Amino acid sequence: MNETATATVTAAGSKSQQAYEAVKARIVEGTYTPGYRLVLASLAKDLGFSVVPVREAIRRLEAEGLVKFERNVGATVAGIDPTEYLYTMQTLSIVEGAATALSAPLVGEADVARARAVNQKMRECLDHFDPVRFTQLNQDFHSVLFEHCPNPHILDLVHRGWNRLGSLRSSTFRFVPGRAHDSVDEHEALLQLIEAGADAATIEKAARLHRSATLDAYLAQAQPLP
Amino acid sequence: MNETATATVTAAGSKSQQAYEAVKARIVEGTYTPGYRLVLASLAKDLGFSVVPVREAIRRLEAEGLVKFERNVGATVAGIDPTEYLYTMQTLSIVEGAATALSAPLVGEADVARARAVNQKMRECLDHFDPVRFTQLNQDFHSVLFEHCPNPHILDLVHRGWNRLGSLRSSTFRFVPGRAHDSVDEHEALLQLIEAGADAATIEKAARLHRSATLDAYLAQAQPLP
DNA sequence: GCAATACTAATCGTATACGATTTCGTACTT
DNA sequence: AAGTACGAAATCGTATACGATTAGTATTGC
Repeated sequence: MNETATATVTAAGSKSQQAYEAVKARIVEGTYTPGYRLVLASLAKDLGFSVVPVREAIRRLEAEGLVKFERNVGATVAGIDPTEYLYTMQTLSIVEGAATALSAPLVGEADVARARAVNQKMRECLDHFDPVRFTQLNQDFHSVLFEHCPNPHILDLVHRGWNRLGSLRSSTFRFVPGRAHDSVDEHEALLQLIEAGADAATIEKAARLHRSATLDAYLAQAQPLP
Repeated sequence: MNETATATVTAAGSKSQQAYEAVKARIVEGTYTPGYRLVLASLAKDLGFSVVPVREAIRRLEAEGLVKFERNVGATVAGIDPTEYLYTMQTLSIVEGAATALSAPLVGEADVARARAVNQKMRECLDHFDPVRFTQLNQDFHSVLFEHCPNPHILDLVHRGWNRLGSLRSSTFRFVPGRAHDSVDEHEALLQLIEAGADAATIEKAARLHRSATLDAYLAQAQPLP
C-alpha cells in the first residue's frame, strides 16, 4: 500500500478515521477531482474496509464542505463554482484575518524569520513562475502567522477554509499571475506590522485586505473555473 | 434544503436526520444537560431506530461541537467550561459581526421595524427580569439583523455559534443582569447605524463590540459556570 | 490493610444482510 | 418518430450480529 508523503502518520486506529484521512487526502491532492462520484461500496472495497466507516468518513467530509451529498443518490467531490469560491474566500478573509491578529502577539522572532524565509522563496519563485509551488509556499507563509492563534475554534475554521481551497490550490495563482508580485510585497508589510507590535485591529485589517485583494483580482479576471 | 427558523416541520425522511434533529432539540432545549452521557443503544431504543442512524447523528453533532466524543468510550453532551464559552463567544463576535455588516445593506425598513419591536419587548422585559425570555428575544433581534447575510458559509457559522450557546441561553443574562440594560441601548444604536446606511466596517465593529461587551461583562463577573 | 491483577459487564466499532429509492435503458403506444 | 410507461440494475439507508475495547469490581497476594 502507498502512503501520502505529507501525511502526519496519524495511524489512527479507527477505520472511520483512516477512511476519512485517506479520502480527504485524495481530494486535496487532486486524485479525486471535483464532480468525481464517490460510491460507498467502491471506496470500501478499495480501502479494504466495510461501507459503514466509509460512510461516516463521507459524512464528515460533507460537514467540512469537501463533498456534496444527496440523499439516495450519493456523494460527489464538492465542485468549486465561482460562487462557492467567492463565499469561501470571503469567509476565509474574515476568520484568517482574525486568527492572524489574535496570533500576532504570540509570534516570536524565530517565527517571523521563518516566514520571511518562506516569503523570500516566493519572491525567487516569481521569475520562473510555478503556480503550484507558489501557492504551497503561500500556505506555509500564512500558516506561520495564524498557527499560534489561541482560539482553537477560529483556527479550525481557518484550516477548513484552506482545505476547501486545497482542491484548486494548483490553479489559484495560475489565473491571477499578476497578483503574485503584490502578494509578496504585502507579506513583507504584514511581517513588519507584526514585528512592530502593531494594533490588533490594524493587523486584522491588513490580513483581511491581503486576502480580499486576491479575491478581487480573481473576480476582475472573471475567468470561469473548471 | 435548509430549515427555516420555524422548524419542527422538517419530517425529513432520513432517520439519521430525524435522530439528529431529535437529539439536537433535546440538547438545545435542555432535556439533556451538559455532561449527560449519550449511549447509542439507549438513544436508539428510545427513538425507535437502530444504532447506525443514531451514531451518524451523534457524529454530526460532534462536528458542530454540541457533543464531545471519545473513542471506545462514548459521547457526552458538550460541557461549557468558561474557556469554551470564551472561545465560542469570541468566534461568534467575529463571524456575527461580519454577517451583520454583510447583511446590513439588505435589511429593509420592515426588518428594522421588526427588530425595533423586539428590542422594545426586551426593554419592557427589563423590569420584571426574565433571563430566559430576554435571551430568546436577544436571539430574535440579532437574527433579523444577520439573517440576510448573502454568504451562506458565514451564516452557517453564526448559526452554529448560537447553537453552541443555546445550551446555556437560560443563564447567559442570568449571570450578568447588569449587562441587559446596556445591551438594549446598543441594539438601538446598531439599528440607527443600519438605517443611516453606515459603512460596513462601522457596522461590523459595532456588532462585534456589542458581543464582546457581553463577553467582557461575563468575564468580569468571573462566576464559574455550572 | 493495601495494591496489583484478573475477570465481568457495558459500550463502542465494524461487518454483513436486506429493504428502499433512484436512475437509466428499453419496449410499447400514440 | 416521439413520448411515456415499465422494469432492471445500481446505489443508498437501516437493521441485526459479532468482535474489540474500556471501565468497574472482585479477588488474591504481600
